[in-house]
Amino acid sequence: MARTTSSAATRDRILVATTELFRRQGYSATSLSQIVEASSATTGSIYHFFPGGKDELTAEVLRVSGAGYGDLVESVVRSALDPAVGIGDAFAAAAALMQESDFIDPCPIGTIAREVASTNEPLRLVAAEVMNGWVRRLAAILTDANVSQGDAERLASLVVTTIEGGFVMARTLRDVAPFLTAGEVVQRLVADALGDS
Amino acid sequence: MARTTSSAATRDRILVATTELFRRQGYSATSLSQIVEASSATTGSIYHFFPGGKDELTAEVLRVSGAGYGDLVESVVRSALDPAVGIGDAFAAAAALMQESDFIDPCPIGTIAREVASTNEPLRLVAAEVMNGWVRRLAAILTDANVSQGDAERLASLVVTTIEGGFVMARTLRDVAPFLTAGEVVQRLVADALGDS
DNA sequence: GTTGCGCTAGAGTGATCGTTCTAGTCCTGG
DNA sequence: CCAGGACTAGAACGATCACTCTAGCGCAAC
Repeated sequence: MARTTSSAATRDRILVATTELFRRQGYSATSLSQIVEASSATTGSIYHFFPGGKDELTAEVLRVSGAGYGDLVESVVRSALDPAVGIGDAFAAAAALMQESDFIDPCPIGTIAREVASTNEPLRLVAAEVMNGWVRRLAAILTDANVSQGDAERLASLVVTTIEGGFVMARTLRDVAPFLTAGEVVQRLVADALGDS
Repeated sequence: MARTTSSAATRDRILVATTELFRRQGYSATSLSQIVEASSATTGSIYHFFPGGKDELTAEVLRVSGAGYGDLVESVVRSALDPAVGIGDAFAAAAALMQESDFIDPCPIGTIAREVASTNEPLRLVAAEVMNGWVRRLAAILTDANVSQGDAERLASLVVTTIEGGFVMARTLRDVAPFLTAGEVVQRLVADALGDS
């Protein structure tokens, strides 16, 4: 293997820059020339690492940043006293992140998913796999806390739905209040489910 | 005034076609040439009715379809026995609509809002006004049912957040279950608020 | 019946899109 | 020390982008 170190760094710069651009302006509005500029890479490098072009790069961005955001949420939730408090913490952390970043989208999956869901089936499937992964991981945390399988799945799905809806609202209104309100409600619902067990 | 009838019809065809295209593929991926073709209009007509070009047309689409979707939801909610049931009905109706349309976005505001929120302030403001309008209308229904002003605003905001998040999930997963689950939860929360009054 | 205007028609503008391609450079294994 | 592959560099391609512009159509007022 030749030059693995520097090549991996370039590939990484491309992914990071693309993720950042997607968070600000989504999939269609982001051009390869912007990615080239922001990542200090070249067109050749992009097509070397992602021979499938923009779509392959986008798929990888979805997978990597989806997993990363999942890790972040899971670690916040698991480090709390119980899952209900943890999920509340996750909402609060996301809200803080949004305000600090001047309401840049904390994660690009929802935006891109809605952009491509009806026009690009391979990318839709990647986005769906990412979201299903989030639901699965959250549901596992809840079943670990003795919530029944069915309740855990429904609650986990509700959490993801609420986070995504919260991103739309907060970003559009430039206000985290709706996001925090939704987080408090979800936290209470999870607490109720824990109490029933 | 000359030819008011036919001109209004053309303007309307442009708006309808653009709304439809935005629902499927969002703002950036929709080109004026697609709009020309889908509306059987010409470039000249588009710039005659919307001198500000794509952005002015987009703003009008957001306002018109936002108001239209608001009307639809309000009429469903108001025709139910009580607001809680009505909101549940609205979720069910939206879910049915989504399945019938092969998961085309029922309304383009959320997608476009997230696309442009960080890059096009005038359009972001239009989207924000539309969403605030929805919240206000829903809150008014709840205060009419003797929910306190504060609770009504918080619940209304939660309803909009949940609907938007539900659209993201349902469209991406091609499954209305998460949307319906979220709707049931929201309906129960509203019912609780009504019971407290 | 002609003037005026709302509206349509669509070719043309420069810019930029995603992608391809050829020429390199640089490191590494033998 | 050289052969070869990983990687970079960026010019060039046809297509398409939002938008402009000139020409002309068709109805209404007078």
